[in-house]
Amino acid sequence: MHIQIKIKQPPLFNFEECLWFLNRSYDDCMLYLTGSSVSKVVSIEGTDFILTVNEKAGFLIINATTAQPGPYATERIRDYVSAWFDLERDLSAFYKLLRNDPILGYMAGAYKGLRLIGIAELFESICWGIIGQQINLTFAYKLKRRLVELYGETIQEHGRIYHTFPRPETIAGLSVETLQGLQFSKQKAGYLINVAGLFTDGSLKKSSFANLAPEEKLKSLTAIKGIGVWTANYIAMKTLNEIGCVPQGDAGLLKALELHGLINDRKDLATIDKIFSYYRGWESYLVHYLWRSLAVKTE
DNA sequence: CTCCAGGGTAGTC
DNA sequence: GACTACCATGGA
Repeated sequence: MHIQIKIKQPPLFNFEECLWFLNRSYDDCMLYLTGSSVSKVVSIEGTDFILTVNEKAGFLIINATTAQPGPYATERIRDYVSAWFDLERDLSAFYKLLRNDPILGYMAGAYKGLRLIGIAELFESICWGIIGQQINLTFAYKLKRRLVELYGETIQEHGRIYHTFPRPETIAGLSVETLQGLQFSKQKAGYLINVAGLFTDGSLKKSSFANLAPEEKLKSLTAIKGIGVWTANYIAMKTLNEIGCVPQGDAGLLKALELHGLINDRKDLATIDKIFSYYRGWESYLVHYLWRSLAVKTE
């Protein structure tokens, strides 16, 4: 069964910039990227869809295949892609602030149309946040690949093998020693298994966050063992649709601020606060653009 | 060998 | 609340 959906691209959206961010130079086992498209498996209401997104004449073109589309498949896929690329947000206020920034203003041109790329699934997002703590991203993607290839499901289409992220039930049933064998640290292994258990017994789910205030979302997240301030903010901006987040202490963020000459000392919290206060309400976007600035285009 | 990487917890004062 | 020790492991 095949579905094609067209979405009109909003202002201040550039698909190529978004694709490039997804690619950077990292090896994400959940995505297939070509120069002009991205493909992945998405689970919607329990059914797996293979989505391929590309663009044509100002529209995003989504091609989806599945065995059994439900009655609202088209709408759900549209919602998914819309959330993935943050399509519904009007970025004009952020760009106004950005253009007036004497140091970072160039980003409004250089990265024009880059959107905050989301992670739809809360379980996947939390696991990725935990995996990424305190290790370099190259290694983090390796760990993720091992976990996904061993414990996720695989779907084949046109000779490609697609992976789904492991289900909480699967991770909950693993032992710390098993994950240590994949080179997860003892602590991370424990965090992941514990979080998987929270999803499995129903005490943690994305829908519980829907009506919470931003501070309440962060509070609920940091109450979970293994999730500190950094991880909670990362999850809030990538998965819970919050754009006022600052993953404090983030190594990449601090590096970007140093490279732009905005701070000289990584412990200079006052200066960092001052920078972010100018972007109040758009902190997540500033962070995203600063992360983007760390990746250099080689072509 | 050293320092760093998209940190977190637990203990102390 | 701020500071400290400790954890843990690949990459440059």
